[in-house]
Amino acid sequence: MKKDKQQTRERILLAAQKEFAARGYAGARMEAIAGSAAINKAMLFYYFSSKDNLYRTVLLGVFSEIFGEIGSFISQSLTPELFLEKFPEIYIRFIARHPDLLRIMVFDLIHNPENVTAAMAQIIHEKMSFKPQPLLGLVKRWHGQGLISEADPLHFMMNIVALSIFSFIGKPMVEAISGIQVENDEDFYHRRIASVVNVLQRGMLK
Amino acid sequence: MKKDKQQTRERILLAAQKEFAARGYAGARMEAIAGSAAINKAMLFYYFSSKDNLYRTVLLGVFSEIFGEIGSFISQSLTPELFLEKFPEIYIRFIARHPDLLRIMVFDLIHNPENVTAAMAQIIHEKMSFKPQPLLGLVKRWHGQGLISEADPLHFMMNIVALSIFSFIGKPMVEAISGIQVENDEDFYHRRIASVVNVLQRGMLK
DNA sequence: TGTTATATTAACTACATGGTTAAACCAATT
DNA sequence: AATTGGTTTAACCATGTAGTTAATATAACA
Repeated sequence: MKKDKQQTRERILLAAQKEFAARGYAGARMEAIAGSAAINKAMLFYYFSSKDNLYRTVLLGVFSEIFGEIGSFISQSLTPELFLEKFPEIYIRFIARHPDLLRIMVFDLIHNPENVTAAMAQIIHEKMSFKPQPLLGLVKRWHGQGLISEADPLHFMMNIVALSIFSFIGKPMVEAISGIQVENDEDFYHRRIASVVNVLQRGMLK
Repeated sequence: MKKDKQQTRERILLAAQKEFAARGYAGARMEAIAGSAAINKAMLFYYFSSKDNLYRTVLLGVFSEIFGEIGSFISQSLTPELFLEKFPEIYIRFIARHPDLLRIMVFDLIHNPENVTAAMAQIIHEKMSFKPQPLLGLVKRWHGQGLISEADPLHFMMNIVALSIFSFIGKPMVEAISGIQVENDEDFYHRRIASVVNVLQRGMLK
């Protein structure tokens, strides 16, 4: 019974995640979420009192997943070479598996940055999974040791994340501009990772 | 009179652009657009028969502006050094001046890529401002001459655009992660451009 | 000045949507 | 068996919203 409840909650959250990712907050329909989770609409409000609250819960889950994955990777001892080689791969492959997460995150990044700030702050505060400060410190040390060319750890990280994330945002754009449809996704991501790692290593390693 | 009509149209389009950028398609309210353009709501439907059509018109304008700027830059004779130095600057400064355009474009890139494809195709077809094929050819030639390391012109362009665009999408994220609020926008963009150009030139020039 | 075509508006409609409610259902406890 | 507590549902409500309409103002022109 308690298991059932937890299960229903999970089913709702998964359905909500899909709906919010596909249509954005305003475009998402509570009835659609209910239908997709195979429950009565009233149940949504029983479990999560409002659309807004449901969304916030989903958002928190998204950040938790993304930063969980990154956090566990960072905790290893790393050289800059290894970092620039593995980070894009992990990030790109993770997003390829969970494109909904990126959609939700980017949507909020653009339309409600304060949401992102709040959710991020909460994650960093509550969960142990990902602490930005040690990472920024590590990058600073690398520069101090003359291993990398970018002095500012923020720009260092931005360059990495930018190239990784854009593999997804930019795909339709690139297809439209070039007129070439990407045939095979696996192939595309493979070549994208190679290009990103190459640019980053040549561009930022000393 | 005819001038008035054109003026009203422009006012509507500007108001619509702001509203769509701020709230996305589903979140945008026709009444809000009317209010912001200081006209009666019915006028929106008089000028642009439906929300959908108004949106498409806005989208077309967005692409036209963005690619107009880029097109006129590309038409000059260019070396890869110059290209990698100037493109990010032009792009980043343009978006800094018109953040609404990026918001609309990215929103659609994520939620309705087919919209983007269609609008892009129309722009490329109708307007002379920007032709992707010559640019892609130019990049290929650069690689043939051994001037750049990235063989695939699509990935070459993706790397540039990714780093430029992310200056905007990523700003709130970076602020949230680092806990540091960007003090001065001009300062931030200046350093961002420097970092992007540095990575691109070191990373992709031979 | 009267006529006509175009612009503009207030009021309205039809419908979708977030949220509520009251009653029913079900499992466990007494 | 009766009671109790949490869970589920169908039906409902209030409001917001894209889109319409019918009437009115305005400029242009004959």
